[in-house]
Amino acid sequence: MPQLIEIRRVGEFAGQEVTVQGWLYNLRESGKILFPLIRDGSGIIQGVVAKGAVAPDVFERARELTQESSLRATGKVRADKRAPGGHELDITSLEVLHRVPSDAPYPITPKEHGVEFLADHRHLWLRSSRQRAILGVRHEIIKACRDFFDDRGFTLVDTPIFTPSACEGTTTLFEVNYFEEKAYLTQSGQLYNEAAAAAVGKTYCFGPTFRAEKSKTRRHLTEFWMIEPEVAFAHLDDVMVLAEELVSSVVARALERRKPELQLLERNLSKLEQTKPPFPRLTYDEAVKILQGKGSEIQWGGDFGATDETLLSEGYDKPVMVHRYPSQVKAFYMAPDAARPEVALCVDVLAPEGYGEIIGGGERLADYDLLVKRIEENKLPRQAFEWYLDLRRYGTFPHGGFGMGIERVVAWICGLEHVRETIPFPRMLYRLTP
RNA sequence: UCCUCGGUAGCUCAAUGGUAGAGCAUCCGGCUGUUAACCGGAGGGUUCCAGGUUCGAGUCCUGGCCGAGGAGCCA
Repeated sequence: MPQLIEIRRVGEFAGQEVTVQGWLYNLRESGKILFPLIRDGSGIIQGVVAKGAVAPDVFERARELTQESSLRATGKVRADKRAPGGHELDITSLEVLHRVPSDAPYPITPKEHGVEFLADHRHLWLRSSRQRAILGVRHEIIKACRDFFDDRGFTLVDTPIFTPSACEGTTTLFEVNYFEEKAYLTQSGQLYNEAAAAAVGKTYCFGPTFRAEKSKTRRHLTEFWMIEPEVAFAHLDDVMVLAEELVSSVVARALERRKPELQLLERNLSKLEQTKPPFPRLTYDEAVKILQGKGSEIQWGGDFGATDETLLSEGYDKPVMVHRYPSQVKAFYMAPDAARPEVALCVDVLAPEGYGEIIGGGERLADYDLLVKRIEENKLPRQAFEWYLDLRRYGTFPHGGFGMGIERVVAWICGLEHVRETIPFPRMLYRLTP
């Protein structure tokens, strides 16, 4: 058998005989010449099977190919500008590994489909070129995040998925039966990150997080992935610089290495190219004034709604950072601003083009007495937080960090309408399958 | 949970209260350079479910189920 190659590398084998294996993407037929499009996950190539040029059985097998049948094809690679991809394969032999029966054909055709149908067939939908492109960008974004922190001396410290109590108390959690004891699926690695920061200085965790909110919007999943850095001795300004550098670095990497995928997704690249530090910084107070000037109902003390976030970000061509929200709308562990105790040293990063909040974080409350007070004010079970209070009993230290939601970042960078396409198997309100 | 919209062939959709339709997919035929190929033909229906109004309901009414978009909340 000639050399088995990945389709993405066919350009290196022009003039040579090679074997590829994959699935039939589509078959175009014109009389006695067939054009099977073969994909193998790495790329796609148009095959050519001409009657008279191949053995009759090869032609017949090719003619009977059905969409997504698995196959192995051998032939000579030839550069041809008529072919999608620039090269095509003059097939000389063809082995059908599994022919999809024509009375039960592949359900996803090259035509349009509705979102429910596609979601029900997510396991097959992933094979489409668009979904493959998104998977590629997602992979690159995750790799870029890891590289960013690894290159800066951060240590990855994994935080648990099962947790004994709420990290933030307010949000709804998924409850699980943990050997007759109540446990919850984590909604953030944040508190454990703080423990890890005291051990390794700079840490991050990256894993799935769970929110049992009955949110039904294009920005919400019940299971999503979050990357959360935490830095010992960092203050709010350090956190903001880290956030804008991370976001810029990730966007630059996607543009550098995944341009073909972004072009396939018809992403407007010029908008992404603006994403470079420094990002505009607005205090919450300034943001409220801007919003009121644009007709929002927002009052000082309230949190922003989705339309508020869009209104705010539309004034900029790069992400905008809003800092110092009122403490009352933020989590109990946020440090207050010493100059204005009613606001928290926190920051949200809002992506452009209406993609909303992609990062939330800030400086943590390092003072033992105040933290105890906050836990009581929020009616959190004190006992569950004793270990967390230990971090303030034994060498408390200023520190801060943030969480970045991977799916929202992927949606923004890919220019997608909905986060459901950013994760291989989305978990949403009313969708648990496949 | 609330608001709005939707559910008709495998898929995407059309059908003034009066015979259930098209494109794609599948099958058959034609075409040696197709690009979501094209051309001709065939098969394919519990109109989401249960009631109701009517001579007659895919269409109108009531209830339910399922889905989508948004709100609140959040990354």
